[in-house]
Amino acid sequence: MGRPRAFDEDEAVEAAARLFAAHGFEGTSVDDLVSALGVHRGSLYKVFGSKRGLYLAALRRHLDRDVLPLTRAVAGAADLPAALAQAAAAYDSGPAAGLLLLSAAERAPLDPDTAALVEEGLAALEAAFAGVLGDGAAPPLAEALAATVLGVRLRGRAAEGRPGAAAVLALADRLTR
Amino acid sequence: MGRPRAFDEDEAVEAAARLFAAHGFEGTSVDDLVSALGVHRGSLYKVFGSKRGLYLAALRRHLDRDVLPLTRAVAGAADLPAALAQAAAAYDSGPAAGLLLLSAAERAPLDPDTAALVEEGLAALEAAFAGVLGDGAAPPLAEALAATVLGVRLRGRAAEGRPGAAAVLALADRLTR
DNA sequence: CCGGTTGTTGAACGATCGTTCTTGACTGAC
DNA sequence: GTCAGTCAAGAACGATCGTTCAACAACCGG
Repeated sequence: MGRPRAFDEDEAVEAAARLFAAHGFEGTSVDDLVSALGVHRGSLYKVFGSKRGLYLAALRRHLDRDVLPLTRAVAGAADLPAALAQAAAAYDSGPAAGLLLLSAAERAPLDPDTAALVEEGLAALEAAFAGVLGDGAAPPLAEALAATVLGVRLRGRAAEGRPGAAAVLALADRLTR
Repeated sequence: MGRPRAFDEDEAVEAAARLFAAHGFEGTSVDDLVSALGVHRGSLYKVFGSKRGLYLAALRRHLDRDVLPLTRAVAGAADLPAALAQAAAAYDSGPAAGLLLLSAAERAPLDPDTAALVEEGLAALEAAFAGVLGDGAAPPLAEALAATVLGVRLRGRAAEGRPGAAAVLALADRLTR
């Protein structure tokens, strides 16, 4: 019963994720969200409760649609170079891990709920590398490889258009020797 | 001539850098800055022109006092493991590269002046690793190593208190084999 | 001691912030 | 056809945003 919803919730969250990834949590106003999403303010607050609630929903979606699939691709790789190549391939196409990066740097230190989601994404990426490395490798090495993938992506964010795949592949090449 | 300044400009910039590193550019208000710096609004605008001007001064100082010394320590290392150990040592003490990280993620994509400063810091770190690697190594490898250092630091920001040195040292160990 | 210059002070500006409220439109069940 | 329940729409809230201005205070060379 009741009046049916006039907007697609998933589309709205996706658009919100794009805005948050581009301008950060503090840098994105509710007015910006209302304009870009085409959803009325009242409806946003009805569904998500607050700007922060929408942000957490956007980050959740980013993890499910962008980050976790990447970790599955890494985990499914035959060996370490292939795993790094998988991570590199996700770079120069798509949102990669933009919102995850910005969330880790901007919001995670201040918001426990954001920190938990960020932790989930980062832990999944590290676990994927740990699986590829095998049981014999030290866990911190998987940590370092995940950090490399994120760091290269961060570099690409700062210097627009910079390709990051080459760096990751160079490390892969070096590790095979 | 004229009335002498009642505050230490360098101290003020340092305090501003701490605030910006903790809450980001958008997350730090001018009121926050006025309270923490103990400098009146009018004086801030007289000296720095705008909130953005103060932010750029803070980032400039962060590069000179925190980031570039780190790159010199890396560049002065005898071999690659020693260089990574130098970078790791800078982690669990001091501001490391907190403001640089947040600037790269939050402001650099939107502000060319910020992007130039971030680029300077990242390029210096990469150059330091390239120097340690020697002329024979591929430049992208130095890029990957710098990215690892930054990525580990980002991880430590998201999960408070997480030690990052172990991961970097594990990579150093792996690269020597 | 007196202009000229620079820094400090407190108040105030219009704009925008996140959030809430009221009124009306649309639905399925009775 | 009516009623309870959900959503849309627009206006408006107090608070805070970054920025500016006019008046006062402290220093300099003459």
